[in-house]
Amino acid sequence: MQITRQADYAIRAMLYLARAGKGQRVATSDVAEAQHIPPSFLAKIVSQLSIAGLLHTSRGARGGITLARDPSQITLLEVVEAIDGPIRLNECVTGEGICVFEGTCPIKPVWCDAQVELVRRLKSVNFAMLAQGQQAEFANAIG
Amino acid sequence: MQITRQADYAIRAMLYLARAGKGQRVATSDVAEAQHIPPSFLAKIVSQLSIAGLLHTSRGARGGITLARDPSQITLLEVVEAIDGPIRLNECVTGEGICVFEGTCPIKPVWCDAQVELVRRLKSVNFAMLAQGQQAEFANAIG
DNA sequence: CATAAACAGGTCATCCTTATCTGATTTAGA
DNA sequence: TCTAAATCAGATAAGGATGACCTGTTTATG
Repeated sequence: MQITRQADYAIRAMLYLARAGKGQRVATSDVAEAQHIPPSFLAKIVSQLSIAGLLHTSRGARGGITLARDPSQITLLEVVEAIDGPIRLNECVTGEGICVFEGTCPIKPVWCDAQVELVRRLKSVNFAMLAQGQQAEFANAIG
Repeated sequence: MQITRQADYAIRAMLYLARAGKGQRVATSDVAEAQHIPPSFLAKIVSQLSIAGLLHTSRGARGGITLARDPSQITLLEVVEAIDGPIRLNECVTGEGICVFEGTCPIKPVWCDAQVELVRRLKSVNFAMLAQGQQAEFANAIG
């Protein structure tokens, strides 16, 4: 019930790029240093984010990585799912035919509902908001 | 980002007990068969639930397991956390001093808020509701 | 006493996560 | 053209989590 370290790294890397500005090339090693991410580990994460179409890479001298879209067009959900795969709170939520008790199970709706809400929240946050620190709508308290 | 199979099994076992009625002794093997849970695996889960104080066990012939409390007094959250441990969407949500960027990180509040909401939902569902199928308040749709 | 059942624990295979390393490939600039 | 910088791709490995099984041990009932 937790996102992976990789996904966390990916988010922080994307945030760093968003702050650098769209179209601004940044070396992966710079991102790694600034965000305290193991450099060789970040390389793999960058590769995945590139395949997912979330950032562009430029090889060669003075190369680097940059956001593929405007930060406001990239949501937290996209980054998380690009690394960890689709969010699902329980196996049965994936679709039909997974659980034997499909249809009569009173628990599945609870998971489905909670998942929809979670996804909705992550989708509502984009990297322009994060880069500017405009997440004031979210409370900071943990009960 | 998913509860473990163990937690899912635990929930289904508790649901079965809730349906049987409080104080009604049920053999673990019966639960396993009815809920399609590997018997020897369920034994371990039952042990954890017992330690957590969620159910009582009786050894010997005609022994079995039964809910420790009234189903209405046992929440979905309790069962999940008894097996999987406390819910936390990201490592940093646990407390202070985990993340280097504590305080300036714009992402942490998002996780905290989403987690509070998730916990609140799981806490709002008890096993009396589940046993009677009274989860109509929850939508069944997945977006 | 014999039986049924929970209990404790150890073992095992498999996968996931995290992380590192290496070599190949590409490209900008001197 | 040559070199340095940087990504790309794949192999590797440690460690832990997960799911599952199996074997005794204890205990209450008949």
